[in-house]
Amino acid sequence: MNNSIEIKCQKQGVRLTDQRKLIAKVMSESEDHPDVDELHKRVNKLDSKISIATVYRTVKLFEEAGILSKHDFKGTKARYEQATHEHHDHLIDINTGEIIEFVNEDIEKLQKKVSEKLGYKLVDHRLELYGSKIKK
Amino acid sequence: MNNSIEIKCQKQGVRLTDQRKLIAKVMSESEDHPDVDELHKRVNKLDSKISIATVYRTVKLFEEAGILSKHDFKGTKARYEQATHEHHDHLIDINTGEIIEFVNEDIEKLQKKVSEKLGYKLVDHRLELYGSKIKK
DNA sequence: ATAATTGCAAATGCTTTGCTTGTGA
DNA sequence: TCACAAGCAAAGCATTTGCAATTAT
Repeated sequence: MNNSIEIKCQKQGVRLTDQRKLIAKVMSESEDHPDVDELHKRVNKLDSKISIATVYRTVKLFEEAGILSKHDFKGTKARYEQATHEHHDHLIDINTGEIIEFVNEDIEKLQKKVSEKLGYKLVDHRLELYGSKIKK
Repeated sequence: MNNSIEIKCQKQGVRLTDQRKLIAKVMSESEDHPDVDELHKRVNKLDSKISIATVYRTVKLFEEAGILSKHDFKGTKARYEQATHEHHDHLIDINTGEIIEFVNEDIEKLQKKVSEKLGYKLVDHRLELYGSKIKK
């Protein structure tokens, strides 16, 4: 769990620079889904010279290497999370912006079924629920 | 079906300018999901003086009035469609970009169920399937 | 050694906006 | 009439890129 990102980089022949190591570290330790700006801020606390351009480049590189996942939720900037966990979808709290991950096998199966019925092989999907907390 | 957009505008007190009428007309007659640039091109064939700024403003206005729906599919610009039909989701052909609409009540129900289980009232959702055509 | 990576600033692509002129109800 | 809308060009925002300097292997 800890800094598996560095290990993945080595496996994929991704050159490990100081900047990439820091970005990997910060993302490994992040429990949330930071956007590039936020990630840049966190990384800057460890090394104030890292440029936002490098963060953009690295995040893209990591995404292409299957190390990070990018999400474009409605009305927000692109957010990133570690791609280690098993597949899941997201519920976004429309009031706080909080993001909750969930898995639902029934929905997954139905998506596949719908695709096939339409004559398609399901390659990817995006499912986002937007909701507001029910007060008790 | 024909130009219901104009009627909706009147009902909502949206002032009907020539430009808006044309944009309404073009969207009414569109079977696909054009982006702003494409819409601007189509509208320009009818009136070459309409600016892209007006198209952007109108499309936003219509969206807020519930007349058009905006979609930000992965890797593309924002696309619009008439919001008249009943709710539906989309399957995007990853090879051709073609967009197929579908409805699946079971998935809808499960989404609601998932939200509630997490303590949320489902307000909105986004479901997109990305697939490639199965050749026979 | 040397091909890849960084930082910077400039460029990009889509979208919005300020301002002046034009116009629908 | 007159508040609202259009056209234009400039600004905004997130992201990408060219280039010279730096660095990992």
